This record gives sequence, C-alpha cells and structure tokens, in this order.
Amino acid sequence: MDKRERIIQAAIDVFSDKGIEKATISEIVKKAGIAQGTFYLYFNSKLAVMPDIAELMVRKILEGLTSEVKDGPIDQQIGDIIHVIFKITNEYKVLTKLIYTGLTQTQYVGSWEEIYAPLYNWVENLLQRGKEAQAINSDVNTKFTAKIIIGSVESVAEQVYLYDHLDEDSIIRYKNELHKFVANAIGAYR
Amino acid sequence: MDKRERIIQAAIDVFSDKGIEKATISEIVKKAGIAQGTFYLYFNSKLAVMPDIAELMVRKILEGLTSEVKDGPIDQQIGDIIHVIFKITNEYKVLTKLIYTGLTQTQYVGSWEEIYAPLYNWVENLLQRGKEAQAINSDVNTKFTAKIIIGSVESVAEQVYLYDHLDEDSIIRYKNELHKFVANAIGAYR
Amino acid sequence: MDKRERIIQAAIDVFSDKGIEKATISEIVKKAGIAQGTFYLYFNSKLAVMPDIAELMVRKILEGLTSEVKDGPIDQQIGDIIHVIFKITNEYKVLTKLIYTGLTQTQYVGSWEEIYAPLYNWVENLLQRGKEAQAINSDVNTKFTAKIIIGSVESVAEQVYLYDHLDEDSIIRYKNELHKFVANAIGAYR
Amino acid sequence: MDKRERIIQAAIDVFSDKGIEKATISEIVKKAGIAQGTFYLYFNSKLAVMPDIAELMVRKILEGLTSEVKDGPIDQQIGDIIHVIFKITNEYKVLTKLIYTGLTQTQYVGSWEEIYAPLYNWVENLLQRGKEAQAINSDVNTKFTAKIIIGSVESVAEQVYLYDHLDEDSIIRYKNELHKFVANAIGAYR
DNA sequence: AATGAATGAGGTTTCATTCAT
DNA sequence: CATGAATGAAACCTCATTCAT
Repeated sequence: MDKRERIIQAAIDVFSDKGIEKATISEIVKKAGIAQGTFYLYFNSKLAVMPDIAELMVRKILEGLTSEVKDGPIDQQIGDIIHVIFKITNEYKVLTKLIYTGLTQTQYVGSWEEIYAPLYNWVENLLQRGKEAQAINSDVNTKFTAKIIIGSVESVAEQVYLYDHLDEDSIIRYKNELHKFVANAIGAYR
Repeated sequence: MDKRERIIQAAIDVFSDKGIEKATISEIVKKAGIAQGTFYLYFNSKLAVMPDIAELMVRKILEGLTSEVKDGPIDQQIGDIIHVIFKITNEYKVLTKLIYTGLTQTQYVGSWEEIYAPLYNWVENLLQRGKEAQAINSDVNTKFTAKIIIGSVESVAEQVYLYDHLDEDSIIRYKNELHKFVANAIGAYR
Repeated sequence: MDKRERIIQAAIDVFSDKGIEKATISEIVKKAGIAQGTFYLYFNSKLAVMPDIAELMVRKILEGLTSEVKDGPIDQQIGDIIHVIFKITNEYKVLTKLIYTGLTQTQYVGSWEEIYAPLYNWVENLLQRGKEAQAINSDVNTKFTAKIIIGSVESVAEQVYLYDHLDEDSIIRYKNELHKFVANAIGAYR
Repeated sequence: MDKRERIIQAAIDVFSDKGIEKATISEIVKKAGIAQGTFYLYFNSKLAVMPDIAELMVRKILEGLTSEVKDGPIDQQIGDIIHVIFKITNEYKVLTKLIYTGLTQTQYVGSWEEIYAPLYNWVENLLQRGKEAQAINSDVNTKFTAKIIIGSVESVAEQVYLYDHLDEDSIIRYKNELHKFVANAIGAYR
C-alpha cells in the first residue's frame, strides 16, 4: 500500500478511536509506520485528510448500494438502502459523524456537496425511475427527497448505534418503523 | 450573571466561532471575563461544557415548540415543528452539529439520551394525541417515530444551513417538501 | 484537638503519602477539615510545618527511649536503642527521610541541631555513664559517638524499611549484626 | 556532549542549588541550553532524572574508592573509605541527600538497590578479603556489614557537612572518631 | 478567628512543524 | 522522497495566596 493510502487508513483509525480533538499527527504517523515529516509530503494538517476519508466513505456506501439494492419494487429497495446505510454506519461508528464535523471545521466545507453528490444522485435516479413507473407519488421532488431520505436514514442510524446503543432486536424494529415511515412518505405503498 | 452561566455563554460563542478543535479555554475565560483558574472550578475541560450547552439548546427548542406549535390539525403542527427547528438551527448554526460531536468525543455520550429526552417526549405526546384522535396512522410507533421525525428535520436543517447555504426561496421549497414528506409518512393527510 | 495540631497531623499524613514535592496545602487543609485560608493563620508554607513535625518525631523517639531502654548492661541498652529507632522508623516510614530534606530545603536548616539536641544528649549521657562505669572504651568521645550511633542506626533502619523492604526474619538478623557492630565499636563487650 | 548528558548535568546543578521542591524543568533546560520540549524526549519529569544522577554519584564514589583505597592493612583502608565518601559528600553537598529523597518520592525507589549494588559489593569484597586474611572478626556478616559501614559513613558525612557545618579541624577529629568506631566494630585492631 | 471562592503567576506539557541528513 | 530529533509557541493546569464576608 502506498504512503498516502496508509496515512488515510491510519487517520481513520485514530479519528475513530480518539475523536478529532484528541487525534494527533504523531499518532497517525506512528500507526501508518512512516516518519513524522513524511506526513507533510501528503497533507498539510490532520483535518486535510478529511476530504479523502469522506470520499472513501461515500465510495463504500455507493458500492454497498450498487451491490445490495436489487431491482424490484421500490418499497423493497428502500429497505435495502436503509440496510446498507445502517451497516456502514455501524461498521465505521463515529466516523460518519466526525466527517461532517471535520469538514465543517475547515476550509473544506465546500467539498461536502461535491463529495456527497454521487450518493445523492444515485438515490435521486432511483426515485426518478420510481416516479416514471408511477410507483411513488407524482408530486415528489426527487432532488430534495433524495437528500431528505439519506439524511433521515443516517440520522436514525447514528441514533441507534452511537447514542442509544440499542440491542439487535430493537434495531430491527426501528429499521422496520423507519422503512414504513419513508415508504409512506413517498407513497410507495399504493 | 453567575460565573458558571458566563462560562457557558462564552463557550457557545467560541465554539461557534472557532469550532471545537480550535477553541481554547484561554479564549473562553477571556470572553467570560474570569480568571484562568476559575474555569476549572466549574469544568474540567472545554468539552465538559458540552452537556450544559446541549441542555440549553434543548431548552430553547422546547420553549420554541411550546410557544409556536399551536393547537390545530396535526398536519399544521408538523409545519410548526419544522419551522421551529429550522429557526433554532439557523440561529445557532454550527452549534447544533458541534454538540453531537462534542458529546460523542467524550465521556458524556451517555448524557445524550438524558438531555434530549424532554424533546423526544414532547413530540411523542403530540403523536400520541394524534393517534388517539385518529388523525394519523394507527400503526405508528410513537416513540420511534418521534425520534425519526426530529432526526430528519434536524438533518435537513443542517444540510440547508450548514452545507448547502441555500437562498431563502429554496429553503422554503425544501421545508414544504419536508413537510409533505413527514405528513405522508405518518398518514396525516387522510 | 486544636486547629494547629490538626494541621500538623494532616501534614504528616500527606507528606508520608505524597512526598514533599506532591504534597499541597489544599490537600492538607482538606484532611485537617479546615478552610483554605485558615492554614495561613498558623503556618506560612507547607515546609514551615516541618520543624513541628520533626519535634514531634524526636519527642516520640525520646519517649520510646525513656520507656523502653531499661537499666542494665550497656550492651543490652544498645539493643533497646536499636529496637526503638527501628520501630519508629517503620511506623513513620518515609517521614524520617522527609524531615531531613524538608528542613534542608528551607530556612529552617538551622532548627535541625536544636531539635535533635535532646536526642543526642540522651544518648551522650548514656555513653557518659557507661564510660564512668568503665563499661565501654575509655577513649570514646561521647559527643561524637552519640551522633555516630544514632546516624548509623537510622541509616540502617531506613535501608531496611524504605529501600530493601526486607522480611521480618532478615530484619532481625540485620538488627543483630548492627547490635554487634555498635557494641564492638564502643568496646561494650569486654 | 549529548543532550541527555547535558540534561543530567544541568539537573545536578539546579537540584543542588534550589532543592527538589524549587527546582523547575524550565530552569534545567535553560541551563542545559536546550528547548523546553527536548527535555521530554529524555525524561518524563524532573524526578525521573534522579536515577541517572544517582548512578553518576555511585560511579564517582566507586572511582574514588578504586583509585584512593590502597592495598595495605584493612584499618588503613577504612580510613581511605571514610576519606573518599567525605570528599564526595562535601563536593556534592546536598545532592547525596536529595538522591535518597528524590528516589523515595517516586516510582524509582526500586532502582535504589540496583544502583547502589556495585558500591555495596565493592566494600563487601574488601571485607571478605579481610576476613579470609583473618584481619577482622570471623563472625562478621560481610553483606550486612558493608551496608552498615556505608550507611554510617554517609550519615556522619551528611551531619558534618549539611547540618553542623563544622570547621575543618572538628571534621578531622570527627573522622578519626568514626574511623576508630568502625575499626573496632569489625575488630580490625587485634 | 475562620471561611472558601476567586485569582493569576508561573509552572508543565503537548505537538505541529522544520530541516539537516 | 524519506527521515526523526529538535524546536518553541502556545496551550494547559495547578495551587499558593488573598480578601470580602
């Protein structure tokens, strides 16, 4: 693995473990197995790694969506989307949250839209096709709704895994309720 | 105003301005007009102020909900809720986001549920009454749905104000779409 | 117990526990159950308590000597002296050492001679009587030898209790060797 | 001279001058001519330098013993030992005392035995040879007695130089008395 | 005589950043 | 490109000391 990649991976580990505040470049380089000075050949600060981390996360989610959201009724596809986002959130725990904040705290806020665009687009396309197939309400604004859905699902996933620490059973019931909520919201049940 | 209160206010200012990372105790005490050592009589670290800030935010939102969500059809009440949360989010900008992260990064994660409980309860009660009046779907789990709604609305508000920096007109259209989304989700339109 | 006495006792506890370096007035007053400011009505600094502590220690040793060193052959009296000093050293552990250092580090070094004088005198008198009774070498300088004996015994006691942490059995053998050493040194066996 | 060595030398100076209590890392680094942060690359606290200082002291004493204690009657060798320890104690004044205390006050107490071992061994060997040559009492426990002798001599040296501040003439008489004391103690005069 | 909240000087400690190798 | 010892600015944090009550 090349140096840059190793830095990003190490940064993910350290940020997840210590949070942005307590994470130090010293620890990142130690974990990456490179010299202190080498870090600066690739990044200017620990927060400068964030966009790369965000990109990696979005890529993971997209890969998940592409592979796990099957063709079929949109109702079922929503279930798949929820499942994927929950899985990734659980896997990377606090990281999802940190990315938001990490980007916010820097000059990289602007990158946000850019980085998440593919994800929003993917869901928007799915809604668009659903709309054309008259599988959801005709008055749904696909652009806005894509973001609302992703925001809702991520928000609940964070609740469930980061704050409430629910047991597996409760999580399933939560996901079902959320599924019903979103499906109704876009009229996927008619 | 007593010392503790002044620290909290100063911390809000500094966190909002600099973010958690760059905020320093030195600056907080300067803004609060107290001595360096005095800070430590009340808090152990800058992050230890977070639970108090969160509590203040929740109190603000609750006050907003109590005063601005009128009696009337539940559909309209949802509009009011969205309006209140958007207003507070805009007012405190990054702070909402920082609280999440600030609590996550510390030993105070546990406080989260406790602090937000009143807010969740308030919405849950509203849903409960709507259910009893058969104004919303009978199969709605009020506890889960309360959290889903608050999460969704906050998530969209943050999108709108923190990342997308939308113009006023787009925000209104976004709010309308969100309103429709939530109302449909719980079956408030039948 | 009056305030002054309580401060001295608390200081003994804290110094024993934390050492001079880490001991703080804050902790002493907490242990003494008095207010922060009250300390200064009795002492100017934590080290200013040292002479009082030293006096208390010397008093303890003197009481021990007076009560436990019986009339009889000087050889046996030496054994008693060793026993008393070992007992007190064990009881107050590091404190003996700290007193030396505590006094050294301050303006109170001068007090040292004054405070220890009674102890030296007591042993000197014992040697003097031994000399007159021709129970020890006639060329012993009682003044110097008194100090040498006390120094040796304290030194060994500290070795045994503070550094080597010997078991009870080894300590007894050590004491016996020391006893023989001192008795021979002053010619108490002829 | 390498950084570590410079820190140790500077620490010796500052400790000797100010005592443990008043010595600061800031002053040590200033005297060593290095940056504040550099200190922490080698030691964690000012007391962490103590074991190194102790080692240096022991080395000095050993060098003194090796070079100044001549072959010859054991009686005379004892005189040499006393002379060396007095000289070093005078040269380093308070430092000898501080080492004891410095080590006591920290996690490094354990190091004590280890550091002093060579010194004890050296004297023990000398006694052993004296015993084999029947120059001293046959019932002397060389291990214990080595420690007793070193302890006694150091104790008296500290008395003389640190507390009593005796004049040169009195010191010579004190040394003579001590010499006689130790020689008699082990039966070196027969 | 006693209190204890508040102070702020002055220490400690960290860690991003540099630069000679 | 890569290194990592050294730096020192800038934060942290403690705690003796004060003083109004």
